[in-house]
Amino acid sequence: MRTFNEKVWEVARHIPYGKVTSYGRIAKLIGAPQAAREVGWAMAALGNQPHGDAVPWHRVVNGEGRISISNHDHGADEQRRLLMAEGVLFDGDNDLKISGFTAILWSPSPVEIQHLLDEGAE
DNA sequence: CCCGTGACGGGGG
DNA sequence: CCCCCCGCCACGG
Repeated sequence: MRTFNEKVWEVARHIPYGKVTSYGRIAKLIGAPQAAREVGWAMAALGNQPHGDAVPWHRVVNGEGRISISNHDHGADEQRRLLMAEGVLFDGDNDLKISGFTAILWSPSPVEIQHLLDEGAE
């Protein structure tokens, strides 16, 4: 629990099934409110991580509740598929905007986050 | 060292 | 709904 990326992954690892959050919200949770873009970079770097599959990257979307990953390699479709499998609904069949986004937002208590970052639970 | 590039976000038009 | 601009910051050329 030290580097920026490790903090991002540790927090993201705890997003509950069926819930979602945004890059910006994670940035704020780890005390780097201006680093939303870097959170996205951290998610992209998961592929090269040993236990990267333990992090539910698909539950992280942009602040408007819209999938913002590029779809040139069907990444967006994959994220949409994974979310729908958890009961997350979208505005339309071919839409990347989650319907009822604010209602399924993950809102961890500050205490919980503090604990995660301090203890570095694994 | 400068510069382009984003899985971002907020503000305006 | 769309588009643009700007601040942000790590990475790669």
